[in-house]
Amino acid sequence: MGVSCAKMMKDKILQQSIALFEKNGFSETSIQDIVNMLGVTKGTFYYYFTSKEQLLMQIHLQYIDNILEQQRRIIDHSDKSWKEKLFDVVYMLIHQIESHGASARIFFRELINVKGDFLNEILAKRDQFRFNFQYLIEQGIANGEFRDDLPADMMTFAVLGACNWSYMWFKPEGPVPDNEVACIFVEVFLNGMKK
Amino acid sequence: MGVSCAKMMKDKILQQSIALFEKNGFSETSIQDIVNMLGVTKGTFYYYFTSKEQLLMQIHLQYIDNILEQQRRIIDHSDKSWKEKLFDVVYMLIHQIESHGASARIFFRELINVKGDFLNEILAKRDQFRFNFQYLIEQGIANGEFRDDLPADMMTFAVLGACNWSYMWFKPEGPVPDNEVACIFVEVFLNGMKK
Amino acid sequence: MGVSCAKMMKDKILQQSIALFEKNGFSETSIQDIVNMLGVTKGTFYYYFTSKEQLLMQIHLQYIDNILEQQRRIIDHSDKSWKEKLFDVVYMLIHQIESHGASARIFFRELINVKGDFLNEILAKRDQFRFNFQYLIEQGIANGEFRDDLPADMMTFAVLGACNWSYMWFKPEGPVPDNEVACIFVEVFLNGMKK
Amino acid sequence: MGVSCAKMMKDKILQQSIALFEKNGFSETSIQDIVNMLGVTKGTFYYYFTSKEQLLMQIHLQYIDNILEQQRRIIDHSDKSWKEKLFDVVYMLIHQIESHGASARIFFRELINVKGDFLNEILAKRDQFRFNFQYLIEQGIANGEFRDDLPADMMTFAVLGACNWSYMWFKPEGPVPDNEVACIFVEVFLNGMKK
DNA sequence: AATGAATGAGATTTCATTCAT
DNA sequence: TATGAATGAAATCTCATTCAT
Repeated sequence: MGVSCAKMMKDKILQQSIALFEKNGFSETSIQDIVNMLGVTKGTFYYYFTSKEQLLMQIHLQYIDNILEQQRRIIDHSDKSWKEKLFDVVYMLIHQIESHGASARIFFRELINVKGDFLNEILAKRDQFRFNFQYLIEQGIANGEFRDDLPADMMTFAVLGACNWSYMWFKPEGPVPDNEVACIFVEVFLNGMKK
Repeated sequence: MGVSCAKMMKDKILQQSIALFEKNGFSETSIQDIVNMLGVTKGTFYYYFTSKEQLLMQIHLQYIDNILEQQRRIIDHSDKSWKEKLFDVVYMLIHQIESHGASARIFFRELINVKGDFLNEILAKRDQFRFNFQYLIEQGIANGEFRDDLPADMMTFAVLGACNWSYMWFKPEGPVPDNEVACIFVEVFLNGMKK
Repeated sequence: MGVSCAKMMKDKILQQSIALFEKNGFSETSIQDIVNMLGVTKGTFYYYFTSKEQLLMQIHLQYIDNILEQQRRIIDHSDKSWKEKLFDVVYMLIHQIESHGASARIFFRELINVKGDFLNEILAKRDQFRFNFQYLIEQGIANGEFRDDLPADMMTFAVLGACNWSYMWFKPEGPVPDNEVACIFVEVFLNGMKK
Repeated sequence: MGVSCAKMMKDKILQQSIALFEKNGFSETSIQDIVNMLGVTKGTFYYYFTSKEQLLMQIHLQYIDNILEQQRRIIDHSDKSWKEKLFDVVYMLIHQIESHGASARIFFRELINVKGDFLNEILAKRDQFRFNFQYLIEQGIANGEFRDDLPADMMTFAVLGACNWSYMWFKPEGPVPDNEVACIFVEVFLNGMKK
């Protein structure tokens, strides 16, 4: 068995937890539910995780760290315009929901169940993501690509809100693929819906 | 005592529940927590509500029925343009979050805890709200007020997402009041952020 | 059923717990064990007590408060000599073991399971009991009834140790009754075993 | 590695267990706690000990066998008076608490956690120790060194109780060293506290 | 209209122990 | 000689709910 086996079980628990948390909610999912699905015992769960909360924390961290890193790479890209970077971030967010929908829905829904220091860490990173987004828009304004008569923080809330909310309705098997959604959204954000 | 007293107690329970559900989450709030705050006993709770779920359902229903009704009135208004109606709905949504923030946050966060037939009823009404919104946009397109080169459902998701998401950040005591947020949002959605 | 019934159940739980804690030890006794004996459910236990620890605490407090109070009365008695008071306290301690043996054995054995603030409160009272005892001996010394060439604290430890230790062997159904034990002990401690 | 290393590990486990059992109590100490402190795994524990109970048993046995052996040597000493032997046993008991305090406190506190045949073996030896002590006193009585108007068993309980109880308060770093405590105790036991 | 007592099912977590390697 | 993975039983505690009064 060895190392790969250890990683395998821990990972299986993580995946199963994500699936169940998404389907039934964090609070409604018991450790028993999780281990039953895997045919192991509760002891096994606690061999790999110190608590149910820590597991949730890990899911949150994985998600936010991932999109933060991608966002950083996009913003730091030297050859692109700020409009192009806006598109890249929007697409990245929606693509994340298409490729990691279950984690996404946990990330957007189950924040309330993260407590204490864990919560502060997550909140700080979520804020960081928003600040980076706002920085992108501010740069576009300074650059003359975006309008300068609207507050950057409100524009940020509008765009981010539209993207994040898609965790509620976007389905990979739906009629419109992620990149098309991103195109339409960015078209609306940049040029508006008015004829 | 009589009828008015009964209504008062039922209402006090409802208000207290909303406050606690918002603060700690539905699953994390026990009936004991609620009645403790009011200085009554659990029996009293069950005299007025048949279950914890039914109470949550009531909160959801109250919220969705309210905004559905307001939406209907706005759309049915004969003298306004579709752009004006768009603004009115956006403003109504954000104003609802400013005036009923706790209920709003429960409405947007705790859908997962609504089960069975209750869930279907709520989902149907949420869909109805979205369809009405999409109808508004489709009318604006037909009317020539909105672009006809983008799918109405996607535009709906974008605008609704931005509005709904504000439950996550909008604070009545914040620097930007609800009507101003609505103005900025509508400006972005109608005319875009591009210079 | 009313008030008397409430008191009855709480008291039944307390008595049953004392019996089981004595027999099997605090840590080895589960809430399940306790309620099984009474034919009720765990919920009932937690209706009356907030935790297993709090219950243990209550047993400790009851014991120490009781003997502290009796000690106070004996020491404050105006018409008796310090030698007589010494006897009275010794007898009181042994009599307590004879009449409340189970509580006594929990009190002397299970201190390790009292934690946090509870522990500090209990320790303070146990110290108080010892200090009062030492005061009694110091008064007897000052008064010329006891020797002044031995430290009062060590004499206190000796007498108290002999008394307390009897929780290990004294049995009400044994051959020597509590008052006789007290007489012999005091005779040894006052006049010694030397011929 | 080899044999000496094995002995070392077994001994390290024993010492660490004694330290933790004393500090937190037997039931409150887990095997995990013990092996964590040593940086090894639970398997290692079970290589050297068959169960947690057996380990406790070993601690008890070691203690009682040790004092039984010393007691035997003292009593069998031909050139000393019974009064001197009384002192030697008292001193030995208190010295044991000063030099092996942790084991002593486990020995006096955790008897309840010894079960079955183990318990019978320990109880038999504890009784043996008391009988030997009583024999010492009876010899002193027969010899005319001790009073013959008090029952030997009760005198035994008094003296042993005072000595054993010192596990509760004696500290090696305290103001009175073990031999001085023994002197004072024996002085009280022999000549009494009366002026 | 409201209470207080009780239930029963289930939640999280702990832990001594086993065993293949 | 020691490890790492896993078990399974049990422990403490929670909580929505019921019901006689």
